[in-house]
Amino acid sequence: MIIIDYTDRRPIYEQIVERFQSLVLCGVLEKDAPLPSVRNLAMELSINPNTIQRAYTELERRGVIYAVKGKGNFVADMQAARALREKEVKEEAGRLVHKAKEAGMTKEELNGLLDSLWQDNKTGASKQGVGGEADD
Amino acid sequence: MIIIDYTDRRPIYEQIVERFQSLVLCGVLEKDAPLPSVRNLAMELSINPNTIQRAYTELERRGVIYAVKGKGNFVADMQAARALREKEVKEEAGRLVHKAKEAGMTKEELNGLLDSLWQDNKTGASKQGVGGEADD
DNA sequence: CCAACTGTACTAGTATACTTAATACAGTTT
DNA sequence: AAACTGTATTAAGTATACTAGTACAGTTGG
Repeated sequence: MIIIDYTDRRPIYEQIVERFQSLVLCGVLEKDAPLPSVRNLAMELSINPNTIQRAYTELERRGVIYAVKGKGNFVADMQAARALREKEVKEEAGRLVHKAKEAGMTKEELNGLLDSLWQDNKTGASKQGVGGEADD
Repeated sequence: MIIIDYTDRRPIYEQIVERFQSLVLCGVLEKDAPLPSVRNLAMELSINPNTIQRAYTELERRGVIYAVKGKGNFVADMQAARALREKEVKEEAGRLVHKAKEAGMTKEELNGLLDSLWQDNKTGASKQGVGGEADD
């Protein structure tokens, strides 16, 4: 369910946050579904429980999950996660437009690019992974 | 010409790289124009020359500038920088489409968002008249 | 030639963020 | 009470960004 990409420059806890947020948005994890316990997931991923805890704390801060002491962490209402994603989309879109202009692209070219990407990229697909494995 | 944002989480050298790349793309810095010397810019920004050197090395790797030992660093052909930007745009657009779908947005909503951002976000990169798109 | 400028390379130290580790405490369930 | 759950704290290891100092190499102009 959760895969850590060690070639990713982003910290582990951030990858976990992103991944769970995606799983909630895709509907894989439904409302009130329990997340793996901090210690369990840490063992499964062979990382420290503190790192998981940090990710869960951030997810709770974002409203994607809620925690109940003694019971576990559970998926919150999807709307919170969806709203966050929409905010992220707006921020990223701003940067994208800026860069596209610097690259000398026209509005039509950008629209065309987005259009073709919209076809390729299937929403619920497991293509979420950053893809590409690298070894060292 | 160069401003460091210490509230930015990205490292200084990366900001410098991004800034110079933008200046080249915007046409502010023309081909073969000299960049500030490593020591000069370091003094001006009150940071270490090594940090500037690191930024310049990265810019050279990207093909945005070229270095001549004993003389200085100079702006390379804009095409290289522009091609790189276009590649970046494609990568970012891919991530954007994915997130937009997760946020439950439709293709039309994303197009509309990009469209409105295109108006707001002015960039001096319009060297040759790409203009002509219909706006009202 | 030589001083003063340029880029380049290298080592060492510091600061911060990420991660691990161990421990302790609090609440739930059986 | 035992075995789970979340939560908090402190310490230590590691990687990266940055600073600092030094040294070397090439260019330029007096």
